[in-house]
Amino acid sequence: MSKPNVLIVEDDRDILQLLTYNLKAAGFEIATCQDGYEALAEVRRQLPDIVLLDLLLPGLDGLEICKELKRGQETKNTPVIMITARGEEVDRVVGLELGADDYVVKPFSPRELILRIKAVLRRSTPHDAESVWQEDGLRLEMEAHRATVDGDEVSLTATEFKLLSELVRNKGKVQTRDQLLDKVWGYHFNGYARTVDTHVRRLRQKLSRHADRIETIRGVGYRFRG
Amino acid sequence: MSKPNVLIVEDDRDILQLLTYNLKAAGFEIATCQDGYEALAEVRRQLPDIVLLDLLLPGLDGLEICKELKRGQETKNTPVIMITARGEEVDRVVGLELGADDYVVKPFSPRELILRIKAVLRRSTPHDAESVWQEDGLRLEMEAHRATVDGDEVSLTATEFKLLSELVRNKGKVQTRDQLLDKVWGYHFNGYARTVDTHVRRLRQKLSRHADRIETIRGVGYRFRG
DNA sequence: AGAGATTGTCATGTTTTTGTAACAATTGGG
DNA sequence: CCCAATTGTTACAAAAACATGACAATCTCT
Repeated sequence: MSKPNVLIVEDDRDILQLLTYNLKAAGFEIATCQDGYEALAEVRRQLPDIVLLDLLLPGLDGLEICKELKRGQETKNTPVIMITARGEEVDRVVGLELGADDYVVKPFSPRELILRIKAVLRRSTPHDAESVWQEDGLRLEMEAHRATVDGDEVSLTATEFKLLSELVRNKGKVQTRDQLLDKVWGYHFNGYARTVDTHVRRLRQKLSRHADRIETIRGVGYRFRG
Repeated sequence: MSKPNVLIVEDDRDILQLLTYNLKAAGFEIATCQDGYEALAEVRRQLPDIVLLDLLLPGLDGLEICKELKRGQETKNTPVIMITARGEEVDRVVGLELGADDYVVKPFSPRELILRIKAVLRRSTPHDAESVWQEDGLRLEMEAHRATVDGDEVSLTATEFKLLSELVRNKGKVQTRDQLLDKVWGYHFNGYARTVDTHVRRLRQKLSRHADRIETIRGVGYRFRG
C-alpha cells in the first residue's frame, strides 16, 4: 500500500485541521467529514483504508457509525480508530462489541495517533496477498468474503472466515491458540483459549471433505495442511 | 519458553500488587522493583524476558531506563512495555526512539496487558534460529512442527519434538538428563530423571534408521551425533 | 418484538500423551 | 568372567489435550 487513505470524521475544526496537517505530513491521503450521516455515506463511497471516528458527533454518533460499518459487507473489514474525550465511556468502545480496532483519548499527540494507525493497518492488512485463494477444491474469496467447497458455497460466519483465512495464510505452520486469538479475535478479547477449538470444530464441519486439512497439533495448536 | 520472567518496575504499591497477582495467575514468573536506579541493576542482573516499566518513577524515570537498556548489549533486545498515565507524553514513549515495544495507559485491564505482553513476547522471541534443520535424511521444521525421515513424516508428540530439537540444537555435545529436563520440561518439573530415558527411547523408535544418532554417553547423558 | 443466527462457555466423553515402575539387557571395571 | 551400575524395554494408570454437543447470551434482521 503506497499511501493509505484515511477518512477523518471529526466535528471540531481545530482538531480536524491539526490531524489533517500531521497525517498528510506522515504520508497519508486524507479525506474528512464533520457529520455522522455524511460519514457513513463517505465510507461506503470511498472505502478508505482506515477511519478515524470521533465519538461525539452531530447526527449519528461514533458508536452508531461504527456498528453500522461493521454490519455492512463492504465496510466490515475497514478498521476504525475511535477518538474519545476523557471520561467518555471508553470501556464500551474498546470492548470491541462495537468493533473499533483501537482508540485514542483526547488530548492525544499526533505522533501517538500515527503510530496507532500504522499498527492497526499492519494488523488488518494481511489482505495484501491474493484476494482469492484456491487449492484443491477449496476456495476463499477474501474481498467477497466467500468460501466455496468444490464449487458449492459454504456460508461461514465472520469469525469462521477470519479464522480460516488466518490458518490458510500461514498454511503449513502451526499456530497456537493464543496466536489465533490475537489475530482473529484481537487484543481486547478477554476470553477462553478453548474458544478456538469450538470454532475450529464448526469450520471443519462446514468444510466437509476438507475438514482434515485443519490439523490438530496436540500440545501446540492448529495447522492448515499445505 | 515455559514461564516467561517479567520484571515489573512500578512505584505505586496498589498497581504493583494488582499486576503481580494477575500476571502470576496468567503463568508468568514475576520480579518487581520500585525505583529507577534499582530497576536498571535488576534488569542487568536477571535479564528478564520482558520489562513492564512505569513512566513516572522515583530515581531514573521510565524513559531514561528504557534508553539505557536499549544501549546495553545484553539488554538491547529485552522488550519493554511502558505503563503510562493518561495525558503523559505518550508520543515520546512510543516513538520507538526510546525503544519501547508497546505501552498501556492507566487505568488498564490486566487482561489486555497480558495479551499485549504475550504479543510482544511472541514478536520478540526469535523463531528458533534456523526454522528448518536438515541433515542426512532427517529433517526438522520448527514452524510447521513437523519431522520427517527420508521424506516420510514421523508424528512426534510435543514433548518428543522439543526433546529432539534440544538434542539437535546442541548437536555433538552431551547433555545430562537434568539439563534436558530443564530445557524441555521446564524448571518447575519435579520428576524422575529417568523420564528422559523413556522419551529418548520413544524418539529412537520413531526415528528408525536414525535411532543411533541419539547416542548414550554412559554415566553422563545423551548426545546427538554431529 | 420475535425468529433465527452467531458466539463464547461449559460439561462430558474420547483419545493421546506422559510419567513411573518393574524388569531385562548392556556396559565397563576389577 | 562376574558384578554392580547404568541404561533399555515394556506395560500401565493417571493426566492432559482435544472433540463434541448443548446452552445461554447476544446480535441481526424482519
